Amino acid sequence: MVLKNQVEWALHCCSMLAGLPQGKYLAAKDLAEFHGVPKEYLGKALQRLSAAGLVESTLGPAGGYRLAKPVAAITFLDIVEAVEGRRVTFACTEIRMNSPCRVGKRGTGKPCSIAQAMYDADEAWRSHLRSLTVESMLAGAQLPKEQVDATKRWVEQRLK
Amino acid sequence: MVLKNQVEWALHCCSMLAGLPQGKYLAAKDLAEFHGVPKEYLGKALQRLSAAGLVESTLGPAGGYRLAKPVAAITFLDIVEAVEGRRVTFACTEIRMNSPCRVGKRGTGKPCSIAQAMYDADEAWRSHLRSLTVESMLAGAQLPKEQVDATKRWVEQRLK
DNA sequence: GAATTAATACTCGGATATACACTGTCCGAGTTCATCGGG
DNA sequence: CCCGATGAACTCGGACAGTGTATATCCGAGTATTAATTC
Repeated sequence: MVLKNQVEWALHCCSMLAGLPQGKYLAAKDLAEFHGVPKEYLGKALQRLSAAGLVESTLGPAGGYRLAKPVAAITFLDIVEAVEGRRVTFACTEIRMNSPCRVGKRGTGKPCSIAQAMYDADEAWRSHLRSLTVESMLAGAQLPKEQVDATKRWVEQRLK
Repeated sequence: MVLKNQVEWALHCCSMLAGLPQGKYLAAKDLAEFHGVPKEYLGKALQRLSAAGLVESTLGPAGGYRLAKPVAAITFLDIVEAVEGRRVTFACTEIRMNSPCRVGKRGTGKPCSIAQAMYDADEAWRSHLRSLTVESMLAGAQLPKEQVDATKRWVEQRLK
């Protein structure tokens, strides 16, 4: 039960896109190079972000990605769900129904207390992720000024 | 990012073992039959519960499993971690270190703000699971009396 | 009838097989921009 | 100098391979109970 690597990549990419000058795009190739991850596989994650409406892309030589919403409007949960999917972390297979002692043939429609507990825990996890945004992500990052400036220069060379 | 089926099985099995008369054992074979799951694979889950000290077993013809602690002392988290493992749901691969703009060659030792956020969310999930016990599981189960009695009879026939 | 031995039933652990998801790569189609050539 | 044609760079989507995990099964070793045997 571990999230895919793409989730980590997507979060870091959103952090990077948040630092772009207004309206500019950064290519997937550059995002991949900067983070040292395979370009084409990172592309899959970016495509999912795009499908979820968190990021927008442009084709062509000056193409690339940029955030589609203000940084305060994109939550961690948005990004995680876009990449990882929306399936609940607990899959109830209703083994109650296999019991030789069950009374009816059909379920009650309500989840059993075990499934409900797991769903609640899942919701606690999602709720925490929902409370964090890309904005808070930037606020929490405490990098040395030297590195921030170097990154800014690196990005500016590749902006389209 | 979905928990294994064994987690669901293990939770239901603990619920069942909690209803046993004091000191009695119920065989894995019976637990598997009752829940309609493969006996040998369920055995793996029970072995993990046993290794975690949540359940104890006896060999031989009268062998089987029973809870090793009072129902109030076994949490959902205990069971989930016993079966699923203790790995955190977010695996940080430190892609910060791949950046061409990083200042030092070695990490700071502290997780970045993104990893920290994911760890906090993971802890929120675990914290919720930690607050629930087998005792609360039984209290929350609202089965028809008819089924409870039928199950009790079914179990008594197989007790050793 | 009591003690010892053999048989049985069960747990436990290891080895193995299969299905599926994750990871990663490759290629073609379509789109946009830059460049080049003709008027 | 302007306009259209050509080429280049990029995104997007699908197809495919390798790896690891989840799922499931099988078998042998060890142990406790039960049955059988012996005295």
